[in-house]
Amino acid sequence: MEVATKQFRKRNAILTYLRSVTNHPSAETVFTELKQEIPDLSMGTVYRNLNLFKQQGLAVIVATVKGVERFDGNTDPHVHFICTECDAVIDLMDMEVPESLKKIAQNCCGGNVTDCQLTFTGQCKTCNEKLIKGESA
Amino acid sequence: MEVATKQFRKRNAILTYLRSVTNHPSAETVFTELKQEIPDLSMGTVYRNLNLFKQQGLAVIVATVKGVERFDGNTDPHVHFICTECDAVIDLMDMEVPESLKKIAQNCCGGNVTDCQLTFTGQCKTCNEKLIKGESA
DNA sequence: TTTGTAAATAAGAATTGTTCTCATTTAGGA
DNA sequence: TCCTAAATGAGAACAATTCTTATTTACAAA
Repeated sequence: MEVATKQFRKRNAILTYLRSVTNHPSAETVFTELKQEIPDLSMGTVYRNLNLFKQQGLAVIVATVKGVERFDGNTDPHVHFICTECDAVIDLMDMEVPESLKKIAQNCCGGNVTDCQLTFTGQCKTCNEKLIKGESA
Repeated sequence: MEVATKQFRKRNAILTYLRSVTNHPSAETVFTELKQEIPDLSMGTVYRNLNLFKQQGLAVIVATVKGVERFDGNTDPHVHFICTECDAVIDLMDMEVPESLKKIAQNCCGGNVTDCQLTFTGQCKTCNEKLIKGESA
């Protein structure tokens, strides 16, 4: 079984890490975090495996924030919120794009709609409070 | 008035171009197209002004397709479709993200939601037909 | 007219996120 | 022990974007 072999130790570590977090890390973040437990990890391996996971449907790019791709090991389609201040990418659970919209999209486009992504932008709770405090000061 | 002065000729040309097309061009595309009528245009000017428009709310980045930012001079929020084959970014008119969803997002996130973006992905009409033809051949 | 100043620009260097290359390591089978 | 294929580290290569600097431009004041 793949999981047990030493051969895939790094690959598995990357996938496990990706699945253990909900902050939609960049490749850089994945690297920095895992580097602590796997000192001889290289960026090449992180990118190589993230792209592999993408191909295999084990991971998706949920957003590109200020030029940096952000990955998610949760491939169930779900809605995201991106904070323009701190660049946090946050899951908005219990929200779905209505099937009716998807059907309209299919009709509009005339081709083949396979995916959809709904993303809200603004300031997260923490950043919003900081901004308000800054204004009133 | 800004529009009439020679000083802003290039800036205006970029904004006018952006508003005249619906294909959500990259900076590169804007440059290549305008270069024909403005031979001494430089990429720096295109990027500089596109970023300025962004700040001023005259343009938005609607997507990052294969690492390339795509701009839109139509800042009314609207829905897009991205073709994974030809990288076309197409407007889906007459579709809107329901207010109810926006309200839920606002509640979920607890911060300040300012924008939202709904994007469908798949194969456009043309590419889909090519693919079907290719399969059956 | 001349001069001064601030904004806009061209050209290309610098930066940065990502991909590619290649030599090395590893696992596992013959 | 030898062989092969996959995984990897290191760093080069690449491409999109930003930055720097010297130049040009418009325009107002002297």
